[in-house]
Amino acid sequence: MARPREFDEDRVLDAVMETFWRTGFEGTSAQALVDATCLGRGSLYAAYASKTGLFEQALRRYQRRAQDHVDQLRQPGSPLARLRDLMAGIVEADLAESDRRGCLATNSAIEMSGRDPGVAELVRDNFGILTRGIAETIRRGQDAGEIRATADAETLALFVFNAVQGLRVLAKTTLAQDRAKLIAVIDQTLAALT
Amino acid sequence: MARPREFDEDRVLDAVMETFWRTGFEGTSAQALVDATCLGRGSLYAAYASKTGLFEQALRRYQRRAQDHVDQLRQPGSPLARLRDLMAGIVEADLAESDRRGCLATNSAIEMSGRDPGVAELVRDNFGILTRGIAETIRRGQDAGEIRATADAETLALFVFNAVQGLRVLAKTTLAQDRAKLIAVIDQTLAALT
DNA sequence: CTTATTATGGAACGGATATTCCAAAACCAT
DNA sequence: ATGGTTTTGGAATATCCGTTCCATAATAAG
Repeated sequence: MARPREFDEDRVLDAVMETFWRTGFEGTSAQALVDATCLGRGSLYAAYASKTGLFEQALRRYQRRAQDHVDQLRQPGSPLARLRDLMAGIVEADLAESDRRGCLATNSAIEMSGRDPGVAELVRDNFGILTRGIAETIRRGQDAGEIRATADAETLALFVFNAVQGLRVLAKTTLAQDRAKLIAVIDQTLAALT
Repeated sequence: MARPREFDEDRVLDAVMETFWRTGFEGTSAQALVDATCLGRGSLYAAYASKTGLFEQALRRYQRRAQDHVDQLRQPGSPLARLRDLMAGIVEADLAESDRRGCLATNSAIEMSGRDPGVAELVRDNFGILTRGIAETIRRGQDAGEIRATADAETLALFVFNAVQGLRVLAKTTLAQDRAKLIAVIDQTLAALT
């Protein structure tokens, strides 16, 4: 090791992640990544090999967001209320963004996972993190008698996670004024757990 | 009108639709469209003005698929069974495709609707067609006493449609061997209607 | 048949694409 | 300080992008 990196790897990957998040993989050019990171092309390619490598690293970094959601679920209070806060927060955030970037994992599932197995696996990991977090919360709710035990927590968790992914899609085309319709979907989903 | 088109417009738009469906908007090149349609570049651009115009026409043509789903829902039999057949058929088809192309409207919602209002509206139209069909089916189920009337049909329809969109996302990364997990999501979704 | 109009398909366009290369600079270990 | 090694950033490369252009062919109307 004869010379250390001058750039902050976290800062660079954050910039890369933001760019892919906003404009997708195919919609993002190498030039856009250079502009976003303020690095030279050479540095970028020496460190990450290719646009695909850059994308996978950025997606890996995105897992942190899934973990943040799990942490949010673990906060004190009723499990059902935690699930509601999570889902409502996601809808709120998705509708607030002017560019409707949504969720990078969802976007990657749609755009990339059919053609890049590596991306598909990263997306599966990401989905797994949140789904396991939801299952844990549901188990808590079942223990407290707040959520029915007529189905196991894993099954119910995938049902809830599936609804979250649906909301991510619907939020892309739902007008902010129709926010209430998405909230109603959340209500129906959570009511199905009791 | 001094010379008629030599090509079959439906056949050309089908080829264009297939191509965008498989590889997305950004992932599809003008060359790929030329190859798929067997038309010259000039003819293609004279008829459809631009890649965006081509995409919008293809997406318009895709509405027919949504209508097919509605027709499927209208076939005789129990409303709940019709909903199950529709959802199970979608999961089956999505998992069977080796390239995991999924649903063109869903894909377009994710990739395009944030940046192209015209596409967003077409996607909204597409979503509306199926959601209204589902609402109609749910109303039938409510009349037959098969589906609860504690929420209006439109609310329940959006809840079901939301689950369908979730399945479309999950199917992108779900291994064929885990098909049962998606079927369980369908079960939970339909059970919530009773 | 002639004329006006349109379709056709491929060549041509400028600019963008992902990636590679390289000389110069910066650092660490000796 | 010196030698060895790595980073750096920008120039260079060949290819591909979406789009336009145009000579030719084909038709419809007169």
